[in-house]
Amino acid sequence: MHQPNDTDMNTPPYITLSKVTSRQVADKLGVSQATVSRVLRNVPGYQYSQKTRKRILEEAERMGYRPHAVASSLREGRTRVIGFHNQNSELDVHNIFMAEVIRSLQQACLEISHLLLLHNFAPDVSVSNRLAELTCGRVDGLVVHLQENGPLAKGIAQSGLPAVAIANRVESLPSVGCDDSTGIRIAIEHLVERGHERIAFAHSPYPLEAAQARHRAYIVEMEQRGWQPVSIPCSNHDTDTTFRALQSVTPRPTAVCCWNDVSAICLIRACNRAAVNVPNDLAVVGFDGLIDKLMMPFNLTTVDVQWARISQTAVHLLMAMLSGESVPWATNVPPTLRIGETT
Amino acid sequence: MHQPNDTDMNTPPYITLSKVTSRQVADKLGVSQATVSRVLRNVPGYQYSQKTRKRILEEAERMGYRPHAVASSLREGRTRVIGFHNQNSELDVHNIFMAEVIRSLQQACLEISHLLLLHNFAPDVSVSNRLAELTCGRVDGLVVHLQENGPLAKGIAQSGLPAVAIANRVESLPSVGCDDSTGIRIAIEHLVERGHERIAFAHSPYPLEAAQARHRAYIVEMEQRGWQPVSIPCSNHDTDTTFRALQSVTPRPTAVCCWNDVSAICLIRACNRAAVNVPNDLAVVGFDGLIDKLMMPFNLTTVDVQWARISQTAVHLLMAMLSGESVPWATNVPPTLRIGETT
DNA sequence: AGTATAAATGCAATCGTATGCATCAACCAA
DNA sequence: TTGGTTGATGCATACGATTGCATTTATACT
Repeated sequence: MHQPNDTDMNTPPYITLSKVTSRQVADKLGVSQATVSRVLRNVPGYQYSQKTRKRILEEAERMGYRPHAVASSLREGRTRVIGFHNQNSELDVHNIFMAEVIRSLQQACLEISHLLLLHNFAPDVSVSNRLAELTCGRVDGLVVHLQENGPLAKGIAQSGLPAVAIANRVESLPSVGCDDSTGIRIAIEHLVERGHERIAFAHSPYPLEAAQARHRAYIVEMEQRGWQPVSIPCSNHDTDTTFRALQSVTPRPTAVCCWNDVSAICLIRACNRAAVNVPNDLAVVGFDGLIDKLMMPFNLTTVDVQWARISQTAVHLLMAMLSGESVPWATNVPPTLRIGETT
Repeated sequence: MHQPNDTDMNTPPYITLSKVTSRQVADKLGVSQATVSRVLRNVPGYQYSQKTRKRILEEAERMGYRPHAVASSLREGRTRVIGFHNQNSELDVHNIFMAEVIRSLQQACLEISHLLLLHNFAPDVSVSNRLAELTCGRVDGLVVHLQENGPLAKGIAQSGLPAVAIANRVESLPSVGCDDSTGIRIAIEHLVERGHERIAFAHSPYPLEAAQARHRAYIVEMEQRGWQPVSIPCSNHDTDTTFRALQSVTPRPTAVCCWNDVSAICLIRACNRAAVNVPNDLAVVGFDGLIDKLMMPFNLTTVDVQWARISQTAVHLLMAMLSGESVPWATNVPPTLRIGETT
C-alpha cells in the first residue's frame, strides 16, 4: 500500500459482489433460463404470455439482475468496447492534445453505446507484447495514434483486428485525420489577406506524419505564390528555440505558421519577453484548435482540427468495418480557421 | 457514416480476425487443451516434460495463439480492468482537471498491469441505468468522481462492487483525496510569511465537497489568527465575477486564496485588464497544481494536489479491497506548496 | 519381481449468456 | 376426429479458458 498521510480505520461495510444470474431468476420462477434471457432482451421472433413476461420482468428487477457483460461478450463474440492505443506512453508532451483526443473519442463512443478502453504501455514493452495485449479479444476495434508506419502498425493491420489510425496517417491502416493541406492553405490565405508575404513555418521536432504533411503543404503554398519558403526548427520544450531561429532570418518574416498550437504559444511567449509585439511585429497562426482548453490570456488564431468530427468518423469507420463493409482508406476532415488576436 | 470530405475508396485488405484457440494448438499437437493452457501459463504444481513444453511453446508462437481475455475473465471472475466514472458527462468545465485525473489513473493502472475503462454517460441517463452499466461485470473495481453523496454513490456502495471515490469525498464510499486542510494551511502560512493579513477566499460555485472542505479550512485558519474571513463568490465562466466582488470589499484584501487553479487564473486575467499588479497589489494562490499543463505565461503559486499519488493510492485501495482486506475509509494525500510568481 | 511414489498428462465441469431446435398445448379448419 | 398451424416454453450446446480430480506412465525402492 502506498502509505497515506492520515487515515481513519473504520472497516467498510462491504457486501461481496453477489452477481445475480439469469438462471437464478429462472429457478425462482420455475421457468427456463432461456426464457428469462429472451424476455429481458425482447428477442424478436419469440412470443411470451403477458403473465410470464410480467413475472420475469418483476422478479429480475426485484433480484437486481443485470446480464453479465463478460459472459455476453464471450457468447456474442463482441464486447462493445473500443480500444485506444497511443504509441508513446508518456502523454506529457502532447498532454492537452491527448486529453482532447481521448475526450472526443469517448464522446463518440458514447453516442454509439460503446465504451472506451485505454491501452497504454510502458516504454519498454515490446511490439509483440503490445500486439498480444491489443488483440486478446478485449475490444471490438482499435483507434490508434502512431508516430510512424512501424512494426506495430503493420502488426495491427495483420492481426485482422479492425483498427483506424487517427491524426497521423500510417500506410498500413485506414486513417482519419485533418486535411492538413487545406488547413495550411486557409491559414496562409488568411495571412495573405492581412498583407503578409514573408511567411515562415515553424516545423515540428517530431517525425509525425501530420507535421510533415503540414510542412509540405506550406512549401507548396509558398511556391505557388513564387515566395521563398522559410522553415525554422521548433521545440516544445525549449521555448526560445523558434524565436532565436526566427531572428536569424533576413529579411525577417512578418508572419509564422506553426505546426501546432503549443509551439505557437511558446513562440508568442518568447516574443513577449523580447518585446516583439504580436501581431503587429509578428503574426502567429497555430494549428490544432485546442487553444481554448489552454486558458490563454489571448485568443490565438489557429486552424481548428475538429476533433469531435475526427473521432466520430473514426468510430463510425470501425463500426462499418465490423459490419464487413469496406471503408475509405484515408478520410480527411476539413479544418476551419479560427481567427484570434495574433494575426 | 459521417460524410468525409475527401476519400479514396480502396478496399482495405482485411483478414477477418481469426482467433486461434488453445484447443486448436492442442489438437495440432495431439495433446489436451488443459496441457496447453497450463504450460503456457506455467501453472505451479504441474510438471511437464521439456519436450512437450517446447513443442507447445513453439506451436503456440507459430500459430500466433493469444489467450482470449474475455474467456479468461469469465472463468477467473476478474477482468483486470478498472473503471472510471465521472458524474458529469461534460468534461468541459473541469477539462484539464479531468484530463489529469484520467492520465494519472491510467499510469497507476499500468503499474499494476490493469487497464482503465472510461465510463461516462449522457446527462439524461438515469441513476439505475448508470448503475446497471457500472456493475455489469466489466470491471473489477471502480474509481469515481462524484459531486455529492447522492443516490448514485449509495447505489454503487450497495452494489458491492469495490469502488473508491477520488478527489471529492462522499460518505458512502471509501475515498482518497487531497488533504484540503493542510493545503489551505500551507497556502495561508505562505501568504502570512509574505506579510499578508487581509486574505480572502474565492469560493467555488459548485457544491463540491472538496471545495467546501477548502472553504471550511480557510475559515478555521483565519479565525485561529483572529482575522476576519472574507469569502467571495467565483465563477469559472464569467471571468470578472471574482474580481468585481473583490473590489467591493473594504478594506481590500491584499491576497486571495482561490479554490482552484482555473479560478485563480481567471482572477489574474481580470487583474491584468484592470491594471492591478499581481503580486504587488494582490497576491493570488491557486489550488490543484495543474497549472503547468496550462502553459501560462507566468508561474502560479499553487497547492499541488499530487494526482499521481492520489491515483496510485486509489487503485491500490481497490486491489486491497479485491483481496478482501479492509481499507481506510478516508485517505488523505498531503499536498505541497509550489511557489510561483503570483505571491 | 512387485509395489509404492512421483512425474506427466487427460477428463470434464464451470463461468453466464445466447440461440437453434425440439416440445407441448391449444386452437382451428376440413 | 384428425391434421395443421400458431403460441409458449424448455433443452442443450457453444463461446474459450481455468482447474480439481483422475489416470496413465516412468522411476525408485524393497
